[in-house]
Amino acid sequence: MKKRTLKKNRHELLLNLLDENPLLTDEELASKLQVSVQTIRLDRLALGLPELKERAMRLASQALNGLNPASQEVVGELLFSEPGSEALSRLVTDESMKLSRYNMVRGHFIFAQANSLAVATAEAADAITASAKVDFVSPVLPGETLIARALVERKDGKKSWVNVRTKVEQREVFRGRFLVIGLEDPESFNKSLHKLEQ
Amino acid sequence: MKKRTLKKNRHELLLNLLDENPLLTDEELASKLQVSVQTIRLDRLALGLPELKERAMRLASQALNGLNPASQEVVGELLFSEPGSEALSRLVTDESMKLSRYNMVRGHFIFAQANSLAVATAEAADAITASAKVDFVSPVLPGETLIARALVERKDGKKSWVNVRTKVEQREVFRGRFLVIGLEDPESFNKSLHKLEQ
DNA sequence: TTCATTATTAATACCTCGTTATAACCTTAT
DNA sequence: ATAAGGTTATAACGAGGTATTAATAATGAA
Repeated sequence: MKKRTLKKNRHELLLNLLDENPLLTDEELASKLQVSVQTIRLDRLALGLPELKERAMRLASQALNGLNPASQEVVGELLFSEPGSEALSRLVTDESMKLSRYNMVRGHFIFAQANSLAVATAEAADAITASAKVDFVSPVLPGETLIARALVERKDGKKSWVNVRTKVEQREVFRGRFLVIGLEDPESFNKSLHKLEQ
Repeated sequence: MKKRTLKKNRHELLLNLLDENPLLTDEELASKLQVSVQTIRLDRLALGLPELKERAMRLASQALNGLNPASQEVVGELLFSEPGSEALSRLVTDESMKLSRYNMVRGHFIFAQANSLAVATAEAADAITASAKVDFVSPVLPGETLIARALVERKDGKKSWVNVRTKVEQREVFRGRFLVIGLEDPESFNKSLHKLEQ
């Protein structure tokens, strides 16, 4: 009775550890779980978990294929855009975006989509968010497709107030109001930023 | 004369190839450039290009430290945490988090750190953000280290209001107020969510 | 209690994609 | 012809595995 449950527990712990950090070696896992490296290998075999190289390669190619929000200018896919007034984007969520213990998409992905869309809508491309008020209205399941619609509500010089509403089918899941500031050209802007350094 | 230019050309080609696809093995590179594997190694050495494993690991951990595969429960590193009252986290920013044309970190990384910290602070672990009001006070340069401090301001049943302030050194860069809702246990929660499907 | 099963650990050979070091070739410019 | 630069071959090694077989310990059922 004991060993069996220990094993099951360890399997869960293993999954959690790799969920948190997929770049751990078997050796590191073994020491964290206080078992031999061989046991970890058997566990990975039982759970169908690939080796470190595989995991690193998968993460890497995911990152390359733009699955990584960090690599995209607009998080999601821009469906329609009329800079200065309105834009639409689609984001297909997946398992990689979910909380570890709950079957729902993490809020910051939804925020990232809305935020980047707001920024893209306000100005041609060169703008940043100064502030935002957001509501996560309803949970989103991995696999659902988010459609975000941004509308520029008001504009005053470099400032734009943009409303974003995100839906899954008919269901509203997110509402946000962003204050977006247009930027000068990149060169002079980057120069002025360097004052912050040192 | 010839060999020199051939070499230079090959170096350029090599850089281009790896730029397009950093996950090519030396063998693949050798066959693409019609030279021996050893030559590729010498070229990588000359150009300071790391080996495949290294390249994969870098891409992978970039992806992780970004907000990609939702891997981390808290975006950044949890420095201190007293669930229910206060927590501190550190996020070292890097080039992968910046806007393409401006030398500054994208807002949603700052948001993600603050949001996940707010969630982690409100309850032991199981909570989500319902709404937030955020201000991006000052731009952040890639490479700067963000220290976010979350304070639970008020609590009423499952609801917690959490204030987060993020600084780089002494400079305040972000302020946010999050309404966080505690969740029931994962199983029953996930079950109730399934109603949303179909 | 005894025997069979399951879980864990160990030992061994082999693999991939590298590494370093050394030696052997080619061209080609002088 | 010969030195120099560029390329290739060969061998020994390392990290982090796979795959297999065997030994040992703990548990469950007869």
